[in-house]
Amino acid sequence: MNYWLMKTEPDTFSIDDLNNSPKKTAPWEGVRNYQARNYMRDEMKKGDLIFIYHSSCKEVGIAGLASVAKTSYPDPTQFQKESEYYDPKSTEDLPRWFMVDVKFEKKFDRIFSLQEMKEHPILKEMFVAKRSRLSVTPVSKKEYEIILKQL
DNA sequence: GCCAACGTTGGC
DNA sequence: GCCAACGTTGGC
Repeated sequence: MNYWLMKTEPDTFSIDDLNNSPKKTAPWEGVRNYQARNYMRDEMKKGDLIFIYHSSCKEVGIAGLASVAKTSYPDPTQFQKESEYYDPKSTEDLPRWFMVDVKFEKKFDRIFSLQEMKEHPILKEMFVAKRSRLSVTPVSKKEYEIILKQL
């Protein structure tokens, strides 16, 4: 099993929104970055655990845990002209963007902040701390366990 | 709202 | 296929 971290802006879609979704599950639509897409399309397996990270907000950091409910399939919003995620260069025959379905697992009692990550000797090496612009990043088992222990 | 970092585009 | 210009992300 693999571990991941996915970013979301809580004003748009928060860990609470995921919890309140039908069957506590939601499609992770709108990722338009190739590296992030590749992780979702090629490497995410059903049951993989995902840290849900809140960005561009008051309390930046990891807010909860989710899991992969459904492995990758084409993101339908790329074909919808009215969607902000519409991509005119993508076709149904050759979809460019893929996504997974994500299921709520738990909300943490507190936010594990980006600052805490940066101050930790091991966690400061995490993708999210260093490569701040990638919205889907792999997390090692060790990193996962360190974070859980501190919550 | 600023601005650094960095991913993408497109001309050559 | 290089790289400058441009656009977006995201912490602060």
